[in-house]
Amino acid sequence: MENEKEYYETKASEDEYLAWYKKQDWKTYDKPAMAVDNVIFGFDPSDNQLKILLIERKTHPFKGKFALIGGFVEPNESAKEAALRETKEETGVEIVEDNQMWQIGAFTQPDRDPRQWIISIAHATFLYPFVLPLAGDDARSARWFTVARNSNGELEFLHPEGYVALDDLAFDHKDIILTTFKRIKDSLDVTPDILHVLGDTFFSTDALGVLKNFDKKFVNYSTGNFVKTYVKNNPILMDTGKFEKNPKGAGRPKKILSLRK
Amino acid sequence: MENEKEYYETKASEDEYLAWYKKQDWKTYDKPAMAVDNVIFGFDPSDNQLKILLIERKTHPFKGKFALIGGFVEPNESAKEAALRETKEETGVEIVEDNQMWQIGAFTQPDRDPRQWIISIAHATFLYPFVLPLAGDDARSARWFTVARNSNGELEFLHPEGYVALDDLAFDHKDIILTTFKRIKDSLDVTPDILHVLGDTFFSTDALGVLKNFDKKFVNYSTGNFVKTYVKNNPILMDTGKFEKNPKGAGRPKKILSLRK
DNA sequence: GAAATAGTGTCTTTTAGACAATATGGT
DNA sequence: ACCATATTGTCTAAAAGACACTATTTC
Repeated sequence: MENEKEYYETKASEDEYLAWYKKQDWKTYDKPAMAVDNVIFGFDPSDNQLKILLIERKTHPFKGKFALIGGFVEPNESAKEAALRETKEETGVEIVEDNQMWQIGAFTQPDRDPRQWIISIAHATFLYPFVLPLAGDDARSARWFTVARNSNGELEFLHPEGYVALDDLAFDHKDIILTTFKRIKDSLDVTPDILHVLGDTFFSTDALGVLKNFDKKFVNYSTGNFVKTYVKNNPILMDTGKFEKNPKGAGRPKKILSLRK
Repeated sequence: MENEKEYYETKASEDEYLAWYKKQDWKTYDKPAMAVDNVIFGFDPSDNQLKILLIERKTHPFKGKFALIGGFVEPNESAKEAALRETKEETGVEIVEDNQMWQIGAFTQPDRDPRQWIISIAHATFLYPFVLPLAGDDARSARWFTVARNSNGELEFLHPEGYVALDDLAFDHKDIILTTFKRIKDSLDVTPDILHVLGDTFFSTDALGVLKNFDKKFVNYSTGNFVKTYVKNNPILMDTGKFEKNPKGAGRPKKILSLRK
């Protein structure tokens, strides 16, 4: 039988090998379940704030904690397809541009889910347009939280009735979110795809406001220098040359920027 | 029975819930096998060239093609632990510093392996010290290839007897390698961990030589300006202030740099 | 017309990068 | 002595950032 294996692996054609392979009764190794988790960002035009979508868990495990949008990957589906599907299910929005969703990485600590071996492929989604999440069942209803930082500079997520700290998150979602924020921060000068939450065109001030959530170097920028330095040098940002009067009321008309396709 | 589920999910303690969960006979979904693939970089002091470790496949599938170092993730093991284990098996080197190995991401196209559903968590390893790969079996013997680019700027991997092009790679390893190079390139100004292939301390000229493989902006640097601009601004690079005479023979002594811990 | 907002202009300081000069060791 | 190699120094042009000024809109 060793001869048979060697024959198919080395002498037969690849098609013959594959036909033979699939007939064999291989010892099955333990396998993990594969899930996706999705850090979905949005920009709320009603208060000009960057938001993140979380659900409060009503059941064990991690009852009462907050979690990212997630779900299992189905066979014949890539992780990104699963994340796109879950995003559509939760928000109704179909993500069209490739760079509106990044894969952040695989989170594979064997004990990350207390129930069983489940790995998660984390994604970040820069949602547009901004929509209210679709109503889910009792155990699962998503809400938008404002991205903010406490006095120690730690991330927290605000809601009219309170706030969610990183330690209020289920599973390893603190880890996923921190990794996501670091990844976005580190690529801000190369690919600030987070700005997709603003849509195709947007105001310079809103762009600066979004970026401030990821790197404090933007806190120091005056709006004028922001456009002169960051926008001018950024490979995917563009000044359209157009203006729109401030929809919020007073003020000089704002510059309209866009992302290069 | 629905009442029982609801009871344990919402009213029982988390420990009670988990004990109950593990007794249940859940419908088992299809699960993928989880593998790791590892883009292992090294720096050969005998020719001062950046190298990558590849194996030539002697069996189907992808017989005759070249592949990355890979293997399956075992239960109770994270993907990174599996990648560290495979690296040790293949080279004998135990990677000690956390940032000498990056996770690049999960490659999850369902048909990426023609045999069965196997996802791969790709890693990049910046190996040091440089060692010859350990002898494997017939089907698996790894060799170092010099990282180079052809006249079109496309990556290729050289060996005294020939070269390997990206299209000579098995599975989706072309994809993995391209993603790895892009990731290294994009983070060169923030975390040039690729320089770990040079060890704890190294010459400025070797650093520049390694970086040239990832971004052509380094081709234009004179060695003088390289230290004055790149090294000075880089958050993890340091000028030790020491010098060593050129071990290759002629020339003014070289500056010794190091990576900040 | 005062307050709010944000774009524009100007000036100063810093930085990048080109290039020349210098230091070191080999042949 | 001369060549190869790499650092150091210098100069110039460009860029960053501070800050004052101006334009637009609301109240």
